Amino acid sequence: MRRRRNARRLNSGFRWPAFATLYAFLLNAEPSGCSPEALSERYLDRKLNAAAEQRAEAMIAVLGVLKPQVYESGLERVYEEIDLPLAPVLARMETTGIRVDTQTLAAQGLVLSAQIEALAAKVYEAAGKPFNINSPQQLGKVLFEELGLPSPVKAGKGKAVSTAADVLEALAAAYPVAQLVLDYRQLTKLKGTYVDALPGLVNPKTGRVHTTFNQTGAATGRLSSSNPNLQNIPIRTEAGRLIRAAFVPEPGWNLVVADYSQIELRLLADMSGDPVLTDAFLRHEDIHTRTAAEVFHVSPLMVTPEMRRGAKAVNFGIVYGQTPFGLAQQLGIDRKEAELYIRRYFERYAGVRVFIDRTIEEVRRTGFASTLAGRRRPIPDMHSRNPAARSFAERTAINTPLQGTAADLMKLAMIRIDKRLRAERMQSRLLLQVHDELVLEAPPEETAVLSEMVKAEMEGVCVLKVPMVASSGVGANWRDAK
DNA sequence: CCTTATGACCGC
DNA sequence: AAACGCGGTCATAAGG
Repeated sequence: MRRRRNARRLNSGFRWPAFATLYAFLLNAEPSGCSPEALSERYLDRKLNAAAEQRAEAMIAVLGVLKPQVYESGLERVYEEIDLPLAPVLARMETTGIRVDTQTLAAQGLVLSAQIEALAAKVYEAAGKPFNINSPQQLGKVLFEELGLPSPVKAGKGKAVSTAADVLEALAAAYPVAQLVLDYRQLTKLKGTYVDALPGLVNPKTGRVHTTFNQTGAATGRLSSSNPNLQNIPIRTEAGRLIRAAFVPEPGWNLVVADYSQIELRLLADMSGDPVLTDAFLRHEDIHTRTAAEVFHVSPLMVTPEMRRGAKAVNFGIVYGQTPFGLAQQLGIDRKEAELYIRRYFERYAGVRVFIDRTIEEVRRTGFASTLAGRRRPIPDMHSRNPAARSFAERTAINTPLQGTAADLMKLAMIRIDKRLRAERMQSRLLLQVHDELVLEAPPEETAVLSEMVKAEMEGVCVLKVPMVASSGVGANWRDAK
């Protein structure tokens, strides 16, 4: 169900994905299957009409079906200790909102407009005529038919030739127009999605932007954020970071940010019990450097930036269920080389290999991937006769316990932090959650103690075989709070 | 006119 | 057979 919220109305304390939805999501973490409409059809075998009282009545009936299942599955503690108490925390965060400096955005908009115009003019010059650069269809024609750039290998099958970033990046060195298009796309994305859109979402009563956090929006148990999505504010490029600088605290206050370090790889160490990975985290080593040293058989001191980059891609890839093809594409190396990296990784981290095999076997047997807390996501395609679908299911089976457990731990930390803020009568407030990061605002006299408290609560959220590590920072805006 | 699909790109 | 997990938003293009 998608309901556009009125951007001018403050989010109310009542959260629509209410009790039946939370129960359904615990048992079956499928975002599309947890709407009142889907629940009514599945558990009551009847369609839902628009009448509010009928919807409520139906959800009460669904509750009667699901509650015993939650108890039988041993999930009542997850419900009572995580999902239910999180709901009011999220409601408070939405109601509080975050302040956005629209003056800064307006100034950036003018600069961006000029840069975009200049880039477009150069693209038209290269093309010999103006056209709509935003239309992949028109752009593909211009680049690959009229200008005769070499089509990517995967072209064919009737569809339009892809003008995706990886394709254009491969052409950029030889054909400057490709780089121009990439730059044009980056800047128009920033302007359209953030610089132009955000000021319109500022609530005039509060002067702040109020997102909606969806508690049942991601199949792994992560939160999602919409209208606006404040979980994808740019950070990776300099132009993008200017937008992050427009997120500011209450005047005279500070922004406090805290983020987990390598939480998914730490969970991998804990779940697999791999001795080398565990050792690296117990010694507080740089995990990518350690992996490079293991994979390339050199001392950590001899690891070059290039080797570390490769090891970092392998570490990320493991969490995503990587293939040699994907790693090769990511690093710009050939598949044989990528296969070698992966083989060496599993030679050194043999416990991770065992964990992956054991996890796939268990998910195949039970049909569900589970988090440490017990949240279950159905993975039906483990037995599919379609090899692509089956491979996809197996990658999901590996990733879900890691990503989902990280989400559970962050939720628990948020509940505890919110509880302490209120118990200790602090003025500081939680504002945003970005999966492994929290953003808060604090008056000057509370800033230092809040920063330490948040870091401590995040690190102490549970005791695993390896330490949980979080870092916190303070700043006058989101970009500079590090 | 509104809705939906697609391709692209932003984040973790 | 596709090729690395999870999301949301924007612009275009096509359908009802």
